[in-house]
Amino acid sequence: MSEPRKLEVLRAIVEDYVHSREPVGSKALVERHHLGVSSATIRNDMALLEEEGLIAAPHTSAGRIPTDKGYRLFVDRISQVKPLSAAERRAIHSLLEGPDDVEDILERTVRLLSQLTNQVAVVQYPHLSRARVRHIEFVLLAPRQVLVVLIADTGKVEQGVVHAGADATDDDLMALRGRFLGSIAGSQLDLMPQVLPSVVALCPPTLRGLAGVLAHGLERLADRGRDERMVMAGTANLARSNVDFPLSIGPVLEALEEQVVMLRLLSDMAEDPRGVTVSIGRENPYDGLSEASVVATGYGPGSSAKIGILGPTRMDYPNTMAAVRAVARYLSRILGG
Amino acid sequence: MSEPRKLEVLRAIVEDYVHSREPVGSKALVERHHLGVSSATIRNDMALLEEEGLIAAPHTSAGRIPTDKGYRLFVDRISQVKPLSAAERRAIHSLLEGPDDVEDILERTVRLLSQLTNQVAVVQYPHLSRARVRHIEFVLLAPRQVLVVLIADTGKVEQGVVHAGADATDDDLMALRGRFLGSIAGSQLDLMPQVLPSVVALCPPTLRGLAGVLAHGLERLADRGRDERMVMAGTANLARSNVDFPLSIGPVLEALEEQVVMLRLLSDMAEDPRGVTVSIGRENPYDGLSEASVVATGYGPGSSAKIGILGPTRMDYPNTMAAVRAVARYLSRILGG
DNA sequence: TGTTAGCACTTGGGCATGTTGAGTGCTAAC
DNA sequence: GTTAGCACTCAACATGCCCAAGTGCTAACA
Repeated sequence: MSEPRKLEVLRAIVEDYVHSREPVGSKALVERHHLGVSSATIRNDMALLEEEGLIAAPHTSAGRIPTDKGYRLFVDRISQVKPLSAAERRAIHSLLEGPDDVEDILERTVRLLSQLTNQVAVVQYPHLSRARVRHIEFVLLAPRQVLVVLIADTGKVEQGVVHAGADATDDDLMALRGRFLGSIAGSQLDLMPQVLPSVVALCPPTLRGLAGVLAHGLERLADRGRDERMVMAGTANLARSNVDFPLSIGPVLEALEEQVVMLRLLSDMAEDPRGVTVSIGRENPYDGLSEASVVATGYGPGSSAKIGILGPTRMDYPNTMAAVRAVARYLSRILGG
Repeated sequence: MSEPRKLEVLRAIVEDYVHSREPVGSKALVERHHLGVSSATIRNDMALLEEEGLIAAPHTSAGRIPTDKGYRLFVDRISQVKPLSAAERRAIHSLLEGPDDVEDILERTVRLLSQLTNQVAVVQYPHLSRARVRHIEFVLLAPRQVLVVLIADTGKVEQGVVHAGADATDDDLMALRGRFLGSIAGSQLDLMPQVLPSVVALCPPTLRGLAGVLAHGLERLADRGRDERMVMAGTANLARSNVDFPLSIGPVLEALEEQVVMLRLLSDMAEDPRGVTVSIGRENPYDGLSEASVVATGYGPGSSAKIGILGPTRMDYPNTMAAVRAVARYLSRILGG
């Protein structure tokens, strides 16, 4: 019994199953792959693999399909990330040309990734913590309602409405804008909680109430940039790849819609030394994704923000991982990683 | 042969079919509804209805299901918009409380509507054409890259990046900001194309190139507010309601993802005097939606922006129409319609 | 010890057949 | 115009059968 061959068999099973969507048997295996042994030997190997929980048989006399654990081993030890085809490489280059604002870039990126992988692609907005304050603006919408706008030097714009306790005037806002801007312009977003209180403290008593409200609004905006938003594309791919298992797509759509869930999921994925991290089936912390896998990686400054795809456990891991990695690298280059 | 009864039969068929998802036969019909006649009579009526193309039989000996035309007649002449239940009314009130910025409100609205109807809800951003310029900001991201921010008095913030032909400085931008703001502050967004060129013309020659670029960027932003964006929620409902027809959900997801398609669809829906407009099955201009219906209505200033839902042709039109109408009205009230 | 051939056994899927029941259309009577 | 009755149709379900694919095991083999 040779260990390398056993792994080779697992590899063959995974590849065939991913390709055909049908349980694969010992005979078909020796035909399609030129392992130099007979089907009986393969059967012995398969029995071993099953004992180890790497593959399973849906019923007595059917072929085997990989288990989550089997995919895991496949991803960790067997597969090697395939290089992208020239056409794919070209697609990445051409589609991400013409730099524009961050939103545009991310939107195009996520579309591209979903097309490359035929899966649902997801990208998290880059963190802003290291960004610096470029500009702020207070706009009076109603006597007690103020729009707070925060512009970072990365070009990101955050906005939100705060409610003043008492009527505010344009002059008040103008004055406060000057005070705030003088103190925080150029400082990092994640330092706001330290800096802002002192600004408020220095305000004349008549303005202090309003200043406090505005400071709180600014803090919220600075914090919002952390990881709260994401873009996705390719949900229609779910319907295509899961023609036979329409049941499972409901929960997946729910997970995607609950952005909080997805963001947690992405954030929680440890960084893998090999470049991309994979979470398979029941490894996912969210129940609805027990038949799905996530392939993700970091990008941008410090690889802090994540980009990845979501698809059925039965997916082409090597290609998918390659695509995710390539797109992430390219994205980092554009945004300045 | 009484005409009113025929309509009554159609109504019964539509209601039963929507409820049970199964073709409905003459016998079941007389049992569930107390039409004062026998099943044979109903059969005659049904034959007539079928001749007129209002209902159809999937095969010889099955019950009938409504055709698109049947639904259309049902919606136009038979159904009356049901009043919402007290619970629903309460949900609307409570969930939309706590006014915040427009984005927040729309996001909560669309979630609410999708929960109320169990369908996919879609809302178009309100037009900005009548909004006025509150503020503009130019931020230098790189020597030739400028972030242009446009803040309207409605609290809407639009941003975009433009590329200067030559290196720009902060001072240049500051100066130009002053010039632009002086001329356009307070003027309507849709007047920008008329106003901006004169500002550019008055600039000193050294700045004119940059001014032109910026003016173009501002125009683009002002125009973008028109109808380009939308929010949606409840895609998971598609999977739930269409358990048996998983085939059709693919194209629908595609349509939803192609926001352009949805926006066209919404924009093209004529305003109905009764408050909500319905587009049924093949009436939809987009092929992928041939088994879906759209129920939409306008909201906000001049009812110019649209809000609505998308679902299978087999849906509960009266309730859905009521929900859409109620939510739209409430939204108009909040945003000031 | 690992590999192989052979064989008995299991089982889901396909197919032909039979049965049932819901539903229709038609006709004749009311 | 309505109704009862009846012959007819046909999808859905059930039953039984066979086949092919696939397995596990054993005994022979290198």
